[in-house]
This record gives sequence, C-alpha cells and structure tokens, in this order.
Amino acid sequence: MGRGKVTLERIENSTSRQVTFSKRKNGILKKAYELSVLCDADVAVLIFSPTGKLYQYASGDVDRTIARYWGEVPLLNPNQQRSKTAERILKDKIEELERSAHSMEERLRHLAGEDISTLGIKELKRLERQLKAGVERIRAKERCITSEHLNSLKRRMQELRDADMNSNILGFSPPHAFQQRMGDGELCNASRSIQDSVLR
Amino acid sequence: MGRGKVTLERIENSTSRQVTFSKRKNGILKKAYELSVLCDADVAVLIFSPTGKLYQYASGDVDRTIARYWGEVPLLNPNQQRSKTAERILKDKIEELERSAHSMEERLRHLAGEDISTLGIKELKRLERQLKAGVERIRAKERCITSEHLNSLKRRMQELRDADMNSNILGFSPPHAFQQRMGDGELCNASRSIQDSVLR
DNA sequence: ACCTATTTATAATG
DNA sequence: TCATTATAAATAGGT
Repeated sequence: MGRGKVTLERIENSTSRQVTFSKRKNGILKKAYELSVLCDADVAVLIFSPTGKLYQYASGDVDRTIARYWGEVPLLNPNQQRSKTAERILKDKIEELERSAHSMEERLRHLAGEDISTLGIKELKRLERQLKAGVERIRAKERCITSEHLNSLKRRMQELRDADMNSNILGFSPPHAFQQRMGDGELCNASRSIQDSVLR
Repeated sequence: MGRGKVTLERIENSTSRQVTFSKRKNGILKKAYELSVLCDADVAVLIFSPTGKLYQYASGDVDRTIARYWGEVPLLNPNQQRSKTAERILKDKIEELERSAHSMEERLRHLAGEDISTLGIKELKRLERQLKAGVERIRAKERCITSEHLNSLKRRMQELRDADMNSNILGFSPPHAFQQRMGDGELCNASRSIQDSVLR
C-alpha cells in the first residue's frame, strides 16, 4: 500500500517506525469506526505506542465493551487469573503513588519546620539552606513585581503631567487641575495599592 | 476500496452487512497484527458482531493490555458513573492520589521558589512568611541541638576533670594526664563536630 | 506536513 | 462461503 512492499518485521529505523506507527494507528482507528457504523458492531481498540502513550477507540463505552469481553471469555480462560492481573497492576500503582505521597508530605512538613526532631544537624542545615534559597527567589520576584508597578505608576504620572501641561498651554484648565487629579483619581488608588504591596 | 464508493452509514441489507463485517473484521485484525509487529506496539482489538459473536486480537495478552488500560485511563477519563466494581474503586483512588500528588508537587515547587511567575504579590508574601517561619523553627532546633552538645561536652569534661583529680589524689597518674586526654581522645572529636555544626 | 506511485483492501459479482 | 477483479483506500518513501 505504498511505494515499496513492506516486510512484516519490526522497523529498525526509529524515525520511520514512529511515522509508520502514527499513520497505521490512524488507519486502524478509522477502520474500527467504519466497521462499527457500517455493520453495527461493538468495537474497542486499545493501542499503546512503544513510548507508552495510549490511543483508543470504542464504538460505545470502552468499559462496557471490556465488561462484555470479561463476560464472554471465562469459557476459554480461567477468569480469576485475569482479574487478578488487572487488580494487581492497579494496586501496585496505588502503592507507588502512596509512597511518593508520603515522601512529599514529609518534605512539606520538614520545610514547614515541623516534625524535625528526628533530623540530624546536617539535614537541618541542608533544609535551612533550601528554605533560604526559596525566600531569596521569592523576594527577587517580589522586587521585580514591585518595580514594575512603580514604573507603570511613573509612566502614568508622566502622562498626566503632560496632559496637564497641554491643558495649561491651551488655557483650558485652571492651574490646580493636576492637584485635583492626584487627589481623587485612579492614580491615587494605584499608589495605595503599591504601598499595600510594599508594606507587607 | 472496491468497485463502489462506500457511504458511512449502517448497511441496511442484512446479507451484505454480514459479508462486509466479515471482510472488514479480518482487515482490522490483520492491520492490528501488522502494527504490533512493525512498530513494536501493544495492541488489543475487541469486536462483537451484530449477532454477538466475539472476535479479538492482542499483540500480547489481552488481559495484560486491558489491565494496562485500566491503569492508564483514570488520567484521561473524568469520573463518569459506571459499575462500582473493585476496579472502579481502585481507579477512583488512583485519581484522588494523583490529584493530591499534583497539588503537593506544586506546593513544593513554590516553596523552593520555582514556578512562581503566575503568583500574585499576596501569595508571594504568604509563601515568604511560611518559609521564614520554617527557617525559624529549624534554627531553634539547631540551637537546641548545639546547646545539648555543649552541655554533654561540659559534663564530659567535668567527669574527666574529676577522674583526673582522683587519680592525682591516689597518686596513680603523672601531672599531665588530663592534658594528654584532651589532646587525642573522643572529647576532642566531639568538640570538633560541634564546631563544624556551629560554623555552617 | 504534503505528495503520489504503488500496494493493499474490499465491493460487486458470479 | 470462496474466487475473481475492478476500483477505492491506505500508505511507503521522498520532499
């Protein structure tokens, strides 16, 4: 179905294997869909790429089709074997997740300075260093944000001052117009919000 | 792919529907096999004919592939309500664990000062406070440990001094015995380790 | 990602 | 169901 005949063995070139996988995967999924529509069949396709990514198609509900399969096969195969396999894999995954959750919880507690009675002086020093590094990065970010605020405020003030000058030149505003604007406008709000930011 | 173009809808003529089913089913199974061989993929296909007969292909073990699917899907499929089987319960648990893992990972990253570009000044301040609190508790612990070390050191020295005195009184040791003990014994090691602790 | 020569699948038919 | 065959569809290799 292409410019060359294909030999039925693993494609060694990694790139073309991936390309072929992508094309043929789409082909199968499409055909599965067509079969289900044309012939009113219940179809489920599960494909794991060599890298572990899952692609699937099911005419209806995958789980229902699988359930139907589970229900059919016990005649051929001892059913218990099967469900144990599935269950074992899920349980392994849960154990794995719980292990990593515990270690993360512990790290979080340690970083909060809790539950550190068991730690030695060396670990404590390491923790302290980590925390200080974190504080430093956060302060840097804060400084960055604050200075941005200040810059935009300065720009805003300059704009207002320019506008005020123009008004004065054109004689359209009384001399105290700028002061009024400072007193009750958005500029003042902006200024207050920056103060809030800076003063804790 | 034949003498006439096919329209994508259920074939009404029962006979030709059956024929088409048979042909296309074989086609898909063949293609599934080819995909698994050519691309080293894990493939499972389940097909129920309109009359209820099951046809299947799996590159390896159908059950293992389905188990793999059960293990993967919780990530893709938000919880729809299905049969509350044991698998379903395990899958829910996995979803839950993965959610909490993600949020913990994020908190850890934030505490390390990573990935904070999306945070506002308020959250940053909160983080900073948390980190400083952690640092404080850890320093307190360090002080505590250090002072314990010092106390035990003092006790040890006193003991040695007492022992030395007794020896002198009983006339069993030369006058410089205590100095020697200070020079090369465990006491000196303890002292050094405390220095290491205190001087970062 | 697109192109297209070629292979492959299959619809129609017997 | 099986074989044949004209034709639609999929895709290998190249850009």
